[in-house]
Amino acid sequence: MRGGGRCGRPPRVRRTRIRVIDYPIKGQPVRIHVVEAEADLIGFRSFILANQQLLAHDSETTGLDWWNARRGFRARLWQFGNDREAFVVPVESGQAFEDAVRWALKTAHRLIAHNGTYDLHVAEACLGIPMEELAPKSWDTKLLAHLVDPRAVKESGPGLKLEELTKHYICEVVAAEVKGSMAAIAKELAVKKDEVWPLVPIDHHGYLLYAGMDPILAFRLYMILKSRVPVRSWKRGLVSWEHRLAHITAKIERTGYLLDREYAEAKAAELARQQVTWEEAARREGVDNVNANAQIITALQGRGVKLTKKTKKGNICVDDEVLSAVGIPLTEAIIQAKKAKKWKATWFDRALASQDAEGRVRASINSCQARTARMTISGAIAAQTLPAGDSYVRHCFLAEPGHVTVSSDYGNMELRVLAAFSGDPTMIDAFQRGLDLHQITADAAGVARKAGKGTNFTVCFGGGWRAIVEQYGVSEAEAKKAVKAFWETYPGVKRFADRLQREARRTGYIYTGTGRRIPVDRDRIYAALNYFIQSTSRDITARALIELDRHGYTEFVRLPIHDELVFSFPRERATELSETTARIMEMTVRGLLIPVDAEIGEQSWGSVLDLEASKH
DNA sequence: TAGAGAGGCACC
DNA sequence: AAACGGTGCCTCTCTA
Repeated sequence: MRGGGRCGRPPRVRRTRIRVIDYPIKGQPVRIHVVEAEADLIGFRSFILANQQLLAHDSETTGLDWWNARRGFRARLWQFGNDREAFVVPVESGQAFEDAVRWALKTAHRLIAHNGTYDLHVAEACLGIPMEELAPKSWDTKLLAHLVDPRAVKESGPGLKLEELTKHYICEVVAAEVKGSMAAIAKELAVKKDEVWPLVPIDHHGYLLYAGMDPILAFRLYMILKSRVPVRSWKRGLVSWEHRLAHITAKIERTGYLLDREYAEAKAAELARQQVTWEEAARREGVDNVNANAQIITALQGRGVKLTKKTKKGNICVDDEVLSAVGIPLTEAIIQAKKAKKWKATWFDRALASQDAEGRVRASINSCQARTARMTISGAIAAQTLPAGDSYVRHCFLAEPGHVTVSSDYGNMELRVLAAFSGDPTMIDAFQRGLDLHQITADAAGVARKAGKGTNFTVCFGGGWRAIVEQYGVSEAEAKKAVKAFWETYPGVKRFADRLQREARRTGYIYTGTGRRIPVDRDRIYAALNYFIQSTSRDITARALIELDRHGYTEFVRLPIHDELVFSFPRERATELSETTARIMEMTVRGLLIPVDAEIGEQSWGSVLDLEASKH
């Protein structure tokens, strides 16, 4: 017993020095200060004050489900740093640490974080700091990285994750070691990597190193990336625009979407029954596992079925098309069993598993993800891939009691963007007079409307006659005629596509109207036109979100899905609000309107489709 | 046992 | 001259 502390007070541990972890980046040492006792906060506060102009930060949490703050989710560490020094604060260890972090976040004039919207969710859920307070002063290195180069690692780009960017822009060794440190801890604790976050001891060296390096790396990335963001992106205001958008989609995430649990459970059970029935049928026909292609191939070849279609890698293909064509009880059983299993797992089980205490589920909205900056929506609601044809899945999602779902989508967005930016008079005229563009293309080629429609879309995708044959089931001759006619009928589009390809070939990039630079691969120059169309369309939807936010309508937005926004409006104001918001969403591009049509449904998202279907 | 690759399928 | 663009998720299989 030291200090004679037997007088009702805990023994005083006198610390003269804060714990530090030194680590080299390319031979240059950086220092991580580990706050363990309240006395260590003195040094922390001095550091924050000395660096308040610009501070990088990050949080370590028990998981990724920030919406479950009342169900066990919590922040464990919060880290702040500059390019060579960081402080790690154990927020889970007591009020004093939490208060210090709250003060630091409020005191900083500028905050840098990688994928910072996540930390804003955590700051709000765990520290009670409204997202709106921190968002305006936050820089996100993920957004900057996207503006510099949006390509994923598998596309030979730098990637967008902190570890990938560290490897590409800072140091390969550091990236590997920092990433490896958490994997090593998982191994040490004998748990899966995803399970390590709530379990790792708060004073674990590897954990503290991992945590402390994050703000240092984010700070360095910020310094590197901001000078590499294209001048045009700065000039057009794209950088701050993307940050505003990210905060709006974070607000949409925060709102979440009400899940009809009863319905979802009923459908999951229904699909489970179907799955069992069809799997049994497949088993009777000799296939134990309907997802094992090797088994399917053996079974079919054993029955003398010739399988000729090949996969991309040259293996035997047994996809839906092949199985349907075979058309025997076995293939029918496989198709149905696979479908029931996949639908149950992907849509219903996933949504049910992530419902929170208020009955809501949250999509994870990545506001700026694809090469073209298209958003991606993943997690509990894979909104972009919900079956479009029927309302089976969409009935899961409900407007609030007393509200109705409204779906507002842009009409012919991509083709109108093409018409407007190419300036092609025939195409613009067709849209302005409400003519049938698909029929115009078809008539010019002397082919069926289906071939004309297929050609219009496929050309936007950078495709040729083969793709039209594949996807629209028209003859080779018709497809070839239609493609030829397309370029002759819309010479403005031809000039526009050629100009983009020249730019791409010369510089490796194209620029869009918002000042975004998109890399185009040398061996896929033809993709330039599609990149322009897709990215510009994305920016029009993004602009709509920003304008709606400016007018105070974000609280009604449930999801953005490419060319569509889903709203929940109070029933008695639905007509008025859907009209107002549709007019805000609409945009006139170079004299051509991109129109918006609002469909008012009942309470569920699915009801919008049902009402629409009953009209026709 | 995790991760990666591949196949397949849901969409705009 | 022609060239199908962009995603996420589930499952199986092989490898380290």
